[in-house]
Formats: sequence, C-alpha cells, structure tokens
Amino acid sequence: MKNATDLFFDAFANRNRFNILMQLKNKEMCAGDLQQTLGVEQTNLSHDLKCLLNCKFISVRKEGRKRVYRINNETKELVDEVVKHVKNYETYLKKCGILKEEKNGRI
Amino acid sequence: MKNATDLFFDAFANRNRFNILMQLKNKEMCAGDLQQTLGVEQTNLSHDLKCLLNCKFISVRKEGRKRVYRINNETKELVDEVVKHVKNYETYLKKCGILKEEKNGRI
DNA sequence: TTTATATATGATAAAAATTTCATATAATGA
DNA sequence: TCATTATATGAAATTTTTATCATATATAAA
Repeated sequence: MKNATDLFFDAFANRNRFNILMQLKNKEMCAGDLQQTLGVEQTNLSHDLKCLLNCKFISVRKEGRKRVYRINNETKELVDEVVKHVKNYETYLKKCGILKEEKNGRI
Repeated sequence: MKNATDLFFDAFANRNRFNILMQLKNKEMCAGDLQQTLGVEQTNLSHDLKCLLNCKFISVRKEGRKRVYRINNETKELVDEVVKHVKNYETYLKKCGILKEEKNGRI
C-alpha cells in the first residue's frame, strides 16, 4: 500500500513532470508553450499537467481557449532545493552503477 | 539519455531507499539493524545501501564484521524538506487519480 | 452551425524499476 | 582451518511506470 511519501515521489520525481515545474519556475505558461519548449507529446503533457494539478503543485486559469499554468510557491522552493542538491552531487550520481546509466553499452 | 536530475531521483525518490535515509536521520545503524527495523529483504537492502553509498548520500565504516552506515548532513536536510512538503500536500496527493492508488480495486 | 484550435481522456503497448533467487565474499571465533 | 555470521553481487522474474494511440471535449472564429 502506498503512503503519502510514495505518492509524493510518484508525482514529483518524474523527468517530464519535473521539467514542467522547472519551466513554470520562471513564468506562467499555457500547454502549447510547454509543449513547444519541452518538445513533448501533447497527450503526454496533458496527463502530466493533470497529475501536477491534482497534487496542487500547480494551478491553472482559463484565458480564451488556452489554459495558463502556474507553479505554487512552496513547490517552487522545493524545486530549487533539489536543483541545488543535484548540482552538489552530480559527480557521484553519474558514477552510481546501480542506476540505469550503467546498463547502457552492455547490450 | 539520463541527466543528473534523473539520476538523482532514481537514487533518492525510492520507497526503500528513502526509508533507509529516514532511519539514518536519527542514528547510525548497521545493515542488520536496518533490516530488522524496516523489515526488508537482506539482498534488497544491500543493493539499496550500495546505491546510496555510490551517490554519497550516506557513508560507511567497518566495526568488527558489521558495517555501520551514516547519512550525510546535506542529504539529511533535504530529507527534512521533503517530509515537510509531504505533510503539507498529503491530502491532495492521496486524491491524485493519475498515481497508482486509483488502480487498486479496479481489477 | 460548421470548422479549426487547444487540450483532455482512457486503454494498451513499451520501457524501466524493483524484487527475488542463487551464490559469493569477508571477518571473526572455535 | 572450518564453521558461522554479516553483508554483497549479478542475473532473471515480476511489477510498475511511462509513452503511444485513438478519440473526446471545449472554446472561439468563420
């Protein structure tokens, strides 16, 4: 059974969703803008936005036929913390053989 | 291709590995203690400890035939941040239908 | 009121992560 | 040295996550 922490990581610790949060750190954006900037599939993005919305990591408002997304403040801070940590540990992370990187070149 | 952030989440955002970090926040522990406290498989734990070590989220020293693990300070702080965030968003996380919780009871 | 644009939904396919299993190594004490 | 305890390793099986596909809805403009 999943606990709140598991659910948190499921939502937050995902490449595509985290990239969305990184973009929204700088400015509000509609789905179309995000799609272009991140170069992701439309349906994929839509699924991810819904997840982030459900978890209240972001909010949305309508503007014409577009939907404009915005990151919430607490989430923005946490994103910054993670970015900082990644920078500090980058060297070691890239060497950690347990993670998938290692498997490349072994096929 | 994976970047440093992906690798970070692979290592950090995992139920078992995060539980290990949570335990080590309070005190140093050897593998056997962790196994008992967390109720996990021995080999599984060993894999996870190696991952955390490689990433330098924890360190280890020998003591007789045991190995005593310790969390590093920066990682401890990040764990605290996450715990705080989870507490704040718990309600929404549990309602997010995208995450697996929803699938239970559907089979 | 038909068409085009912007975005959402649900089911399945594909890829990746986690667990399990069989076995290895390392240190200590008898 | 041999047995025992503590922990580690690598590969295969299982489970979960992510991507894709086919299609739906909602808004606005023609």
